[in-house]
Amino acid sequence: MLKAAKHRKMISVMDSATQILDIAERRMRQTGYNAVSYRDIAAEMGIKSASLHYHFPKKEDLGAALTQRYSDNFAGALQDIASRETTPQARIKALVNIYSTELKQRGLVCLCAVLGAETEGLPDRVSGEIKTFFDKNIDWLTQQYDDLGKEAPANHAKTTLSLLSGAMILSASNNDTSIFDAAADCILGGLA
Amino acid sequence: MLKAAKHRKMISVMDSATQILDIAERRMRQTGYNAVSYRDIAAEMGIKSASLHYHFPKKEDLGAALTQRYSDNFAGALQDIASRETTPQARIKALVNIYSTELKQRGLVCLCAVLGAETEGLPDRVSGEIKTFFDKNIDWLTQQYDDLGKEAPANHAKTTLSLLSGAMILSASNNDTSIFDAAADCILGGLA
DNA sequence: GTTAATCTATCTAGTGATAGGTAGGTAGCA
DNA sequence: TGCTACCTACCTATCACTAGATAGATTAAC
Repeated sequence: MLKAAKHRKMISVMDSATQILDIAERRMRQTGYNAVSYRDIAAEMGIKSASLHYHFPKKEDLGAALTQRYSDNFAGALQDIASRETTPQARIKALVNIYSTELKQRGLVCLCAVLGAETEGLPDRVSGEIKTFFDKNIDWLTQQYDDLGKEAPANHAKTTLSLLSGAMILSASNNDTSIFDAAADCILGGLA
Repeated sequence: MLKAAKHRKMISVMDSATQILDIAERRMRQTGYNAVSYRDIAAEMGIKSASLHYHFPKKEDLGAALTQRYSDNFAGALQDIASRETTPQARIKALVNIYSTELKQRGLVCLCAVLGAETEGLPDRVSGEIKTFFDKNIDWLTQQYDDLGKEAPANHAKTTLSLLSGAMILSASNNDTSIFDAAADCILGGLA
């Protein structure tokens, strides 16, 4: 095999671990942590469930890797927004847009909003990652509301993240995106 | 046994079905539907798991009865509020107070907010009840915001319910009631 | 350059634990 | 006698998880 072909394979064929995480993420965002099994994931990949344990020995490892990846990706997105958009209004709008796109184009709720609802039934490593996710988001939003000159920017941040999370859950559950739209309008209207 | 004693027993000793529902409700509000098992509930009651099937033949029956009872109780509470409080402001405040008390005194999130997050993994009868719950709450809130003279009262209602649901989940997950307080302040501040 | 050793990613085949659920029996009460 | 609310004892399916084997790719030794 040529070097170019080898290289192409290395970047074009999706890594198994990544594929596992992708499938697990989609399923957990639909049904929560406990409803997702190694067998289901393996069946979707066309391999045996035992093989999943090679990549993620315990389900807890999969859950922790998943929430960590999600949280890291999101932190990256927040950084991108901050460097791309110059005003706090535009930045908050961009954040709302991320959630909106995920919900409307993929029918998916934020992973941490879903898992946050069942926190007390999750392994500590997983619930810890979820906490961190929320904290990072609140910090970022607090900075934006502070830049906007709002009083009590942290409270605005907590409210905005709560509203987005709740609206995603209700929209998905009631299969009615007008719920999310109303929430988004409320957040964006408050910036005017 | 005297008639009075019999009567006392009938009203003082808790009905098993009710006790099952109480335990299941508390556990599901902490960990979601799939993390709760018949064995756990039975162990807490001090009976055998097989006996639970006498009261609720299938888990789906338990889930449906639970969400139905929760939804009915809530509808009753909304009616009580409407008859007790005379202004829409006071009514909305009373609703917020129900959630606040549950969260702070019992550490519990709204059952339907939790189950709503895992909707796609639930039996249809259960997810249907959750939808109904959200619809009833949005209708009630829409009426209040309409009475307040707000434009687009339905949007206000959707936003308020989303915010309350999300704030409960984030507060419980982060073990930080200041998140719920910020949300409550936002809702109550909007009534001024 | 061939061979040997090692690594990767999967397999088969199984474990014990637990899930929801069933059949049939029984004590106490109306 | 029949009903209620439990019991014992069990079932089957599925859960997360493990051990050990193997084919194929990669790396190191000669």
